[in-house]
Amino acid sequence: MICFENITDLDLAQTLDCGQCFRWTEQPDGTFAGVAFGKSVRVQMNDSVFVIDGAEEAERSLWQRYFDLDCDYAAIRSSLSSLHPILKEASEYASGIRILRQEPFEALCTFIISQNNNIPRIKGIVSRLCESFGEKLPDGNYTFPSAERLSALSAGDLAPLRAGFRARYIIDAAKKVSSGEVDLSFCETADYEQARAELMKIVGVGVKVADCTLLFGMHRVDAFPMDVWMKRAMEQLFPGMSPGDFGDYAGVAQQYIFHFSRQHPEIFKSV
DNA sequence: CGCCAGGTTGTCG
DNA sequence: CGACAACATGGC
Repeated sequence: MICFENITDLDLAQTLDCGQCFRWTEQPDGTFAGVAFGKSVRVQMNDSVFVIDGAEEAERSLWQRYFDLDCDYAAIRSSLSSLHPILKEASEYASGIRILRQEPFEALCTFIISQNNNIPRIKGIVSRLCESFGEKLPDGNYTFPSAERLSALSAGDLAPLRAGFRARYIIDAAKKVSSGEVDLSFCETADYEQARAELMKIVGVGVKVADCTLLFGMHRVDAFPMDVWMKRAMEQLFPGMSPGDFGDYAGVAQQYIFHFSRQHPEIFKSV
């Protein structure tokens, strides 16, 4: 068990259920169970103490990084709030969200699956993907399968996942990542347009999936994924503004706005 | 039955 | 370039 004390700006329900990740599930006791880095853990907040059950002290820096605990989100919110009054409102509403540093290949695959899909079904497909092709851990949970493992499969092998037309996209991603044709490490450091183009070599990866992979899998917090919700939000709440107007932390702003919008759908009811 | 879901692709003008 | 249907699947 690992404890982090004096943690602020971390609401697990907001962070783990805001659509940035698909592998965490709330338990009956209010904790969240998930797997990352091949380790199965449970997390909870006790006042300002963040507890990771099932993790070992040697992994402290790993989880610190995963949950982005070194980042001063209050400062980011303060900066974003000055840009627009509605962004200030969204920031305060979603102030417990932190941008996770998920594993790049997992983020890539899960957001390929996300296209033209809804969150509950995305979670189901991802869960079946892990159960079918990941490694079983002692507690019965499964790791996310490696690109190498998936690259040996065909789209037909994924039929039990019920991923539909996305199956062949997953296989294409696995083949290109495992062969090195698509270099995920390069995407972490390359300039933005090059990183995007690298990911878009994969069939089924367009601008939005690439941006989600960069933001949630590589912590490129200047990325600003534009999905249907964000397009509506930009039109109705931030007319005249573009992603570039949100600065170096546009990705954090994006997630605040996304969560705020999803929780207030009545704002977008048609005239 | 039709529409939608954290889109992308191919096609047609 | 811009618009638009098709793509699998499941919930409502």
